[in-house]
Amino acid sequence: MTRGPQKQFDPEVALTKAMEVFWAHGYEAASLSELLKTMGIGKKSLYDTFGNKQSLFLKALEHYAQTTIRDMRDRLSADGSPLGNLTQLLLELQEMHSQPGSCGCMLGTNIADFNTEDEAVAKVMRGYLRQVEDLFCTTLTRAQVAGEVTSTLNPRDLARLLLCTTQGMALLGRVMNDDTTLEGTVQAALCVLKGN
Amino acid sequence: MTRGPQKQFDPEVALTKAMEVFWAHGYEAASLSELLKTMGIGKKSLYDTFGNKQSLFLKALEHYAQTTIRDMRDRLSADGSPLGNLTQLLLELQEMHSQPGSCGCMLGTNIADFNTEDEAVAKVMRGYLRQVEDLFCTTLTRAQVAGEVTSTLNPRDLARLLLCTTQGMALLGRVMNDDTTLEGTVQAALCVLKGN
DNA sequence: TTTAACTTAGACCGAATGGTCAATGTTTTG
DNA sequence: CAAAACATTGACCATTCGGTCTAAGTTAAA
Repeated sequence: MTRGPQKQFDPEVALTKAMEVFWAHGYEAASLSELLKTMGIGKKSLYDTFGNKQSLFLKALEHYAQTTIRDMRDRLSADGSPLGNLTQLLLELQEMHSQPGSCGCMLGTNIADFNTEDEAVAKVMRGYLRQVEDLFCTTLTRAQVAGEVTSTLNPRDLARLLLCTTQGMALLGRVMNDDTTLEGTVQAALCVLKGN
Repeated sequence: MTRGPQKQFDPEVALTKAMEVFWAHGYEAASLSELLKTMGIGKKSLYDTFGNKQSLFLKALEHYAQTTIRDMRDRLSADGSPLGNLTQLLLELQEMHSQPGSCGCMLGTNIADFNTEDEAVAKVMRGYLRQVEDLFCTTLTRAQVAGEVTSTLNPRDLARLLLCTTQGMALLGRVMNDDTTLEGTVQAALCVLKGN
């Protein structure tokens, strides 16, 4: 067993709290002081446990992406109609991002916040986005096989359209607090998939 | 005539420069020092001419929105096929945002950057987004009248889908430097409009 | 030419930033 | 018990932030 006193906080809980701060404010605007206050730990503990601010952010982002993508995968691969699952997911995203005070997708928000030239961070984000795209693609393919989605459309391209659309929804939800914008978007997207 | 020496800089030029900085880095990350350096003026001149940082940002955003929206309106209302105009616009957006180093849409980037709770700024952004949505809507309606776009789809909802999609493209273009993502998105969107 | 209105450069400000470190305390091993 | 390994606190650091203001210079009207 390791010597010395045990940590007085749960690193996972603290990381989740950090995630919430980065999610709400973005990397730059998330100040150390607010992170510390929300995480409920001291500065030294943060640096010892998570490294510097950027390293903390990347860990928080990883936590977010893994959680979110796993949840999406679970929903989309659930029993029953693939299109039904996809529809339900889109409707839930719509409702979530329409809520006043919603702060969008942590990934998207920070894509805008981070310096475009920071290749290391960009690469990580790209990876997560690709995972979502792949998720959409496999689901769409299954839906086409089941005859629920028009087969005239390329599933890969359609998945990319969905990726852009969902990221756009998350972004616009930050300022569009009337429900109609996102509602219309999802309705149109669903019509498209069903091919009418 | 006013007394005293003339300004040694052109406020419009300086504002354009400021716009570029806010566009590339977002509000928070655009530091006063970089703004001054890029605008080529002194600190006092900036504050006397444009007020504080937020006021400068709002002026720069207005400049961006007016320029961009006027350009879009010109393209979309040009002679010839509405769908053709729309297609060309989407293709140009795709190419623009696919370019390495592209920093997306100044509006979208700063939607992510600004505090969600700042209602004053949110309201301004909402106004610009609505203008774009309306632009898409009227164009789609004209395209439907001309029989170029399926009339089974609600033009208002479709416009909202396009708004989300284009914002998503601008956002993803910041990190997705392979062309395929945006290319697929546009291809799918065009298929959708043509109804096949 | 005097004077009032103007611009400019840059010193200066307090506050906050991300980050470090020494001092102290705590727990387990030898 | 002694000592090594750990955690925690908060003082401290240089830097940068947005913003103000003084001093000097410039121009046009009176």
